[in-house]
Amino acid sequence: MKLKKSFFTHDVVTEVARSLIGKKLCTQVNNEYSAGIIVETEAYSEVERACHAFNRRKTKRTETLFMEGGISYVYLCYGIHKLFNVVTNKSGVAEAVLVRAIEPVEGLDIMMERRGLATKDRQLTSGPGKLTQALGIDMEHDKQDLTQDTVWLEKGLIVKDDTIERSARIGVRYAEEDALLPWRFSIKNNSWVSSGDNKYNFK
DNA sequence: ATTAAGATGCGCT
DNA sequence: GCGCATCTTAATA
Repeated sequence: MKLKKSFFTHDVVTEVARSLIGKKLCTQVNNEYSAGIIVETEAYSEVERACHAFNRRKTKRTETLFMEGGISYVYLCYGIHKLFNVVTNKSGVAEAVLVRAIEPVEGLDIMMERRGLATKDRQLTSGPGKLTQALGIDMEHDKQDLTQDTVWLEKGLIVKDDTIERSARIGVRYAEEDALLPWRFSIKNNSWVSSGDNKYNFK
């Protein structure tokens, strides 16, 4: 059962990031279905420096973030990787949740094919650039309505608070003091969570 | 017009 | 653990 619009328009982005843990992210691309359980997310908001739309900065790229919650924000990172975000809050407020890792549950074969891998280990989806490749998410999926049937979210599993870990976000050292915000959510001891390589976090 | 840097991943050591 | 690929975006001139 797909998540409704009201799930996404909630006005506290960290709460949506928490709620997305355990939800199922599904795609139907080129007639191939694949899906995974979200195990790691990060919240981003116009009020802090790690966000592309910090200080309400409006550009061609960030216009997606200012739209009403319930659509995707896909952008190219380091010229190579496509990162998938869920836009939240009402129109005019730039906030989103980055999906950093999933645990594959359906369409494992097509995921392996898209990733060019011969194994079903954590290499498949344990990182923000990996899961988009595995699910077939591309730039053309920017601004997509997540309540429709190309990229969408489903109910998934209940994940208790005491099994969720909060930590600083990955790769945002340029954000100065905002790099310290505990806006990263992940399932404790889940092997599909990204490596947690914090080398660029505090410096 | 030019340029610096980035919400990463991979391969090599 | 380290270096690099790769290219768009946005700031500066």
